[in-house]
Amino acid sequence: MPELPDVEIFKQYLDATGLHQKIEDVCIERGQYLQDASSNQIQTALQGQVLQQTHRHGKYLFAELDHGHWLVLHFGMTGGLSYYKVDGDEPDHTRMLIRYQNGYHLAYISQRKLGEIALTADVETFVEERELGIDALDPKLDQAAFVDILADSRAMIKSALMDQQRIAGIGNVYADEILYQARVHPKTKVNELDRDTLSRIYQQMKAVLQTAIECRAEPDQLPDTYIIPQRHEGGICPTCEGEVQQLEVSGRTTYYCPTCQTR
DNA sequence: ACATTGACCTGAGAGC
DNA sequence: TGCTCTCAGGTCAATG
Repeated sequence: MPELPDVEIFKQYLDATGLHQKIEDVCIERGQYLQDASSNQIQTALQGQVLQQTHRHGKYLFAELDHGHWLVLHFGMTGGLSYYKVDGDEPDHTRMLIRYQNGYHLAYISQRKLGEIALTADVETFVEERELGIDALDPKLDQAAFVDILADSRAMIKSALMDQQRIAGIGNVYADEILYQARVHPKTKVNELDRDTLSRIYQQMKAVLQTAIECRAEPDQLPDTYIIPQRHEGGICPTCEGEVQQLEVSGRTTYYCPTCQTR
């Protein structure tokens, strides 16, 4: 679930709930999603602090602490945040629990532990270290920059869109939607795309991600011209009403319409 | 440079 | 009800 639009919603959620109040203590389950940081380090870094502001880059969410360092959250394939009051109401698969002085709690949930909790002194440095590309919704990513990033790639367009080192934020589901809206077959090689088609993909990338955020990243709120709600056996293409097909692109299940999305 | 595969880790849902 | 199997929207490393 957590691709760019989902993480943007988590950011908005955190902005509306867990900022500007003192953290009393933090409880972290051990696990390798901690990567290089230890749970003690994170506990120490958070205790007594106030989350000041948030930032999102691709699928990563950052929250700035008083001392200027940032808490980094990534949600892997499953996960989210939950802010609640009553002790003991923590959701299943809570891996980190922040307890605020006002009695509320913020839970970081990651069922499969494929997410990541980390600390960084600086967002830019973190982004560089991870070699993340520009955020898909960054205004600086205009059409020329987009074409430039994809230029001379021989990869399949879907793989290229999902490559976080080129552009950060697009995952399996939204890559399918973008290509569906742009009417491009997911296996088309990037260097076989003409300028018009690339332009269409660019426009749809921006439009799909914006729209998904406006719909709060909830599949059932998406426009009925979208293929996302149809990604299942027997799904129907909203355009031609043919049956949606499944294939595999770089190991990921891909849904597309063979009639509307030709090479 | 790119595709493919498997590993990471866990649990929901399907099928029996 | 309970067991087993398959699958999942992410990322990384090894291999061809």
